[in-house]
Amino acid sequence: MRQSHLFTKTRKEAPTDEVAKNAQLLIRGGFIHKEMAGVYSYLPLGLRTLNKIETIIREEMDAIGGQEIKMATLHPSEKWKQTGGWDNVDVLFKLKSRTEKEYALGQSEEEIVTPIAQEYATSYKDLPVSVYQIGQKYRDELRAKSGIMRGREFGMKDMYSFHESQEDFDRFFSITKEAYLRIFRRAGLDAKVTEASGGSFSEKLSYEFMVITDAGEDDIVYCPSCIHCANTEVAKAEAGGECPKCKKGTLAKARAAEVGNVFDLGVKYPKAFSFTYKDKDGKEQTPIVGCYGIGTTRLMGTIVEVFADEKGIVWPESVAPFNIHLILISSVEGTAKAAADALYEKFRMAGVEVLYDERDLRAGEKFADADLIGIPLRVIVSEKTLKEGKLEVKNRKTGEVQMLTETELLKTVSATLSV
RNA sequence: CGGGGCGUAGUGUAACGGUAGCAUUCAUGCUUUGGGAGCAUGCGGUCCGAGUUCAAAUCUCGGCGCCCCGACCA
Repeated sequence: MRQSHLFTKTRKEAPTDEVAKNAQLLIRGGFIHKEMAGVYSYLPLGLRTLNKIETIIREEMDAIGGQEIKMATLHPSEKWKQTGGWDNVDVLFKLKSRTEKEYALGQSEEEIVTPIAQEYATSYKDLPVSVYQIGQKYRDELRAKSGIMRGREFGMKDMYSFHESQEDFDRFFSITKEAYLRIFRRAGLDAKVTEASGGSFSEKLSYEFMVITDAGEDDIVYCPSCIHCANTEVAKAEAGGECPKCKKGTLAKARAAEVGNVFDLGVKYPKAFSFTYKDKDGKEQTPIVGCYGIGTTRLMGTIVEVFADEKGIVWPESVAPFNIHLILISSVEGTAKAAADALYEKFRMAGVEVLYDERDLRAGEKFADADLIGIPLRVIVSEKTLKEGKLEVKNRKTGEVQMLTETELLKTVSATLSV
């Protein structure tokens, strides 16, 4: 992508109505646009990053047998009334049509997925089964806050699984937990797992996945030596004590963001919809249901919060909108431009995602933009580098600068990409 | 939803009740070219509605919107 064609531009200052670091940087970098409190549009750079996050999630969900679907987000009120959610879920957006018919906007999809599963999972032979989707969710938050960390419309991956027995559910539950940890690791984050209550709708087991950041909304007690942590709302052990899991670390306290959660929903939803399947003996049985969520846009905000420095965003390679930011430092003679154009084509041929800054701007402005946008590797082509016969390659995260030949650079890049 | 703060150009900021100014962005031209350049010219604004007043960005009331703390948070 040539930067002169990029739909967005950067800006020096963030709007004063944004205090959250993630929203300030993402708006300044042109990743997102604020529509209203708690609602953001995703622009080319932001969407590229969000897509990468979704791809990681999709790969890991597929790997454990999840099947992707896309459910309606406009829901008939009847289904919510059938589970009691219409009156009890206070974040549910409710709306009315011209003909006074009532609808809900999806804030979670148990009410939709359960009747669908009921149609197809009619026999024990159809179980276990798990389906997931990635899409928009709507919650009527009394107060949206923290930029894209807690919005009224946001992106979420939600998966639902159906099982014959508690044992089978437990097996899948722990497989999913491991997949979740892989997802967060691949996204560059060090996530911890907490055991927490099931919330308002389930007394059964649940886990929350926490990433330490001041931008979070939860307080946790965690162990530096393992992934154990506990929400202070329910923590039995206190900070300063020994870790009850690994017995090695001394528990510490921190602010954290909940980037994912998994719940044992039991039989609540199948019961509400009279969903049964036939077991081996032809008897009707009620399946056990689990649900598994990851806030995709919140994850993106968390990554910004965790890695950003005073100059701007620092994306981990795996979720960066581009692999390389190629920067041409313009010159009077113009030979650098030809070299940079050629390099840009070479990268494209090699399948490397490049943002090519060929704009006719001064070096300082281009560098500042590059720092703000946060692409992992910066490659500079100028008369100066051409004279040396090398390219200047700067690492956004470490600031380290290397002078490489074109061949060396392509090798470095393909090595990074294959990870 | 309770409490607090704030609404002036795309963005950031000034203006005692009396000519809405500055910076930046944007447009045009010239000069510049390795860390957000310089000069010149130009476009662009008081959230909405009432009220007080000779006169309202400024004071009063109402509405709407935004932010923060709390509560809430599948």
